Amino acid sequence: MGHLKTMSSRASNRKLTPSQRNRVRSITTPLNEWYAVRHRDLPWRENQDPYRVWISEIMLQQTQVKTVIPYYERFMGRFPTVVSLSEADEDEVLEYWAGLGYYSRGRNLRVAAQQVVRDHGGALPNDEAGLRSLPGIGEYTAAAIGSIAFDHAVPVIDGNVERVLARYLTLEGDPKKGDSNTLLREAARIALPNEQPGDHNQAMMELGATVCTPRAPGCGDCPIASGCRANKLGRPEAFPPPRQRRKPEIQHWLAAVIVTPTGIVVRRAAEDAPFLKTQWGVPLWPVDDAPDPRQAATKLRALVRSEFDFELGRASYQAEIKHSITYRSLRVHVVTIPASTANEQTAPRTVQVGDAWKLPGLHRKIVECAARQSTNN
DNA sequence: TAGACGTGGCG
DNA sequence: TCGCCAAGTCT
Repeated sequence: MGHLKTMSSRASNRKLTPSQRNRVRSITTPLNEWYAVRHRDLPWRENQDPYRVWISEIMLQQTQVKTVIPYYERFMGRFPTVVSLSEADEDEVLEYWAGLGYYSRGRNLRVAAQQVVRDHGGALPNDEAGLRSLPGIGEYTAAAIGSIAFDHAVPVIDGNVERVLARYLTLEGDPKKGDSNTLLREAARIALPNEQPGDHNQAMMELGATVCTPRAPGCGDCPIASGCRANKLGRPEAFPPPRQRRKPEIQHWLAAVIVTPTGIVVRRAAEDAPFLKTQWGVPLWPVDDAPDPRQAATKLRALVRSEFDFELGRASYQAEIKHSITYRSLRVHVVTIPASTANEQTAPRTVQVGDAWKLPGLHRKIVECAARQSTNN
């Protein structure tokens, strides 16, 4: 009956053992006492207003707290209510999102606000199905809003929670899949108290973000280190296992900073552009290899002439900028070129250097690079 | 469902 | 400098 034993021991990996369950239960009290004292004062923690919680959770997707804070303050200043966001132009919402990345988050936020006004009387739905029906809200964000804003006793599982529990239980597999995922979910549910579930969920994430970090975790400062198996093994960094990543591809691009009397020319990227689709920015063209400065200037001049109706001045090479977008390692060769519009009817949209913050990070870097160079000249 | 999506912090 | 990874969602 060897195969039966194998089957049963494999099946048992899908449930926490009684002793594991006890260890997980012992997380709750010390963790929440730690959080009460050590939590960071963050702008979205001033109150439980569902709109504020929602905006913060969307911004925090794949984005660190330190990065989010200034964007959050600026965004809330301009769009303080669901209605104000629902009435905004997409371009303006994206201006306030520019630099944060993952721009579908900003587009979805506006559409969702319109849905909330139209279908829910302007108040975020306070049930999971209602929240998940909104674009941009998936399993994690619905649970985060539900627990933090509405006191629903549902656990959240984000990258932090995955790491904390994978270490605590020394889960060997990918926490997003298979048995490790099943065990993780059971553990997260068991650790969750019925009182103040939002604080508990934030405590789990806060611990992951500030103590149980991916590299160099601070086990000496961890309130649950005594029950943590990875700490006992002395190699907490080994959990969870590293993820498989697509190999970076180096790509060379030419960027045109076309300087007209009214500002720098920007245009909308095509819907089928390889990245930053439909986003405003300076014209970009792919090139096969790294050009030398003279080639870059000459080629760029020809490209600008082929697509715009300008009187062009002398093209001058500025610098190479490095910028990564997902798996693409971009090498962007920045060329400036003075221009005057030959035909007022076709006057393009322009931006001032001071407004470069309204552009995606890549284009902001390009404009600021050109401005810096020309100041030096 | 695995891959795409932006950017910055940090060791 | 460079590579890993982040309070995920969508298709």
